[in-house]
Amino acid sequence: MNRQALEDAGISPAKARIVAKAVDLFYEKGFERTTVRDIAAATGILSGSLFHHFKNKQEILYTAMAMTTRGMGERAEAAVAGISDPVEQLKALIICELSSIHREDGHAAYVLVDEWRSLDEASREKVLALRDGSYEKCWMDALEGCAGKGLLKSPPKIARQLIRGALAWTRNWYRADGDLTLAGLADEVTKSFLKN
Amino acid sequence: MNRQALEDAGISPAKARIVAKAVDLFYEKGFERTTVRDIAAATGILSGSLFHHFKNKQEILYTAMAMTTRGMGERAEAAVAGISDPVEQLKALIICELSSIHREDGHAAYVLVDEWRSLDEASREKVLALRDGSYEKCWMDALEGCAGKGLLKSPPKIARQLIRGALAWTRNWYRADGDLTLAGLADEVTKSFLKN
DNA sequence: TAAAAACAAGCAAGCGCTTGGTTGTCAAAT
DNA sequence: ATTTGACAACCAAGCGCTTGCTTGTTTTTA
Repeated sequence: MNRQALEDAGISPAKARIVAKAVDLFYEKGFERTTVRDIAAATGILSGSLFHHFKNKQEILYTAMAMTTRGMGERAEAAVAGISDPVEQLKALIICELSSIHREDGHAAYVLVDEWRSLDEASREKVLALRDGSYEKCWMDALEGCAGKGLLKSPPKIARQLIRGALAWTRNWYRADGDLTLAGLADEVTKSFLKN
Repeated sequence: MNRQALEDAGISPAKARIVAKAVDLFYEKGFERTTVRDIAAATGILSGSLFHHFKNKQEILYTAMAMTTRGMGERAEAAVAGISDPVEQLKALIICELSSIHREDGHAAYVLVDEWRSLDEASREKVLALRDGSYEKCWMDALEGCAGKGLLKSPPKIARQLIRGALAWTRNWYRADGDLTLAGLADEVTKSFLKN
């Protein structure tokens, strides 16, 4: 989790520190197995002090997810900015999504896909709305652009889900320090879903 | 979860009933959020009685995963039996995996991919070994067969992971009662990863 | 009639969270 | 220049509840 990005969003440094540590723990153990005492200890305070910053444990998760979503949306928009060819846009978005998952502080992206059940309905919808408004819009624009040129193998919506699944799963097997580079992996994915 | 399959594996009917109910709960709420009291209530007994059948809560999860893995391995082997063309084997395996996820009692397949963190190291390795010995072997044989004929876009290991991700994620968006049939979905996946 | 299955009751530990008070900081008031 | 007061951050202690699990007994099954 990028601490600077949190502070930019108007979140206090203290909150940012807590969320950053919490995300690491959620990544390792999952939300339920992570106790408020764990989070507090990782931050260097006592557990009760957490509730001065967040009204409950779930709000920590929500804050992490909302900020991550915002960050990914911004990076996606930046990635396609200035690119008009939809195929190139798609490639950029694939690399962007892979980067989000595999960058050093990429634990947040994983938490985002794996801890939905721990969020209450209302928060879930807020995060989803945030995502659909920016991040997913970039993807659908690019995919529909490809489809319009007859270059996409599957309908855009199906392609998006298949790609999303393939990319999300990379967290369970891909290691950036191995033989396959991130760009190489992105190529494998790209050529799978585009006609060639 | 298929109750009959459990009993066939030498597990008592009582145990089988408990595991079947537990899997449904794990699917809905996750392992951690499911209490032993929940499981007991769903089975129609009191919570303490569970521990007559299982030594602890985690053993319920392990039993579910081991049995599911065994069942999927058997179905995969049956699916490719008598098929010699690796491309047809691959198609059969894709349909097989999709069926495991989306059949009415397919909650177990989901639990299998999503609750690893709740299993201790030793149990995890046992289940993985079970999986690699039958289910994954079918997949790798088929994929290497395709690669040998030059029909596969990516190296077999990479292809397997990309396909696994794409298929596992279908649980989050694909609904069997919609426009897209399961066979249709399988086609979309197949044509993505094979040259054509 | 003996083994298996379930009950009834509850323990110890851990959980999220609350409370009341202490500290450090900094701007306004003296 | 010093005092004051307001505030955020945190500590110390622990409450009320839930958790997985145990124990001793009773019922059911074969």
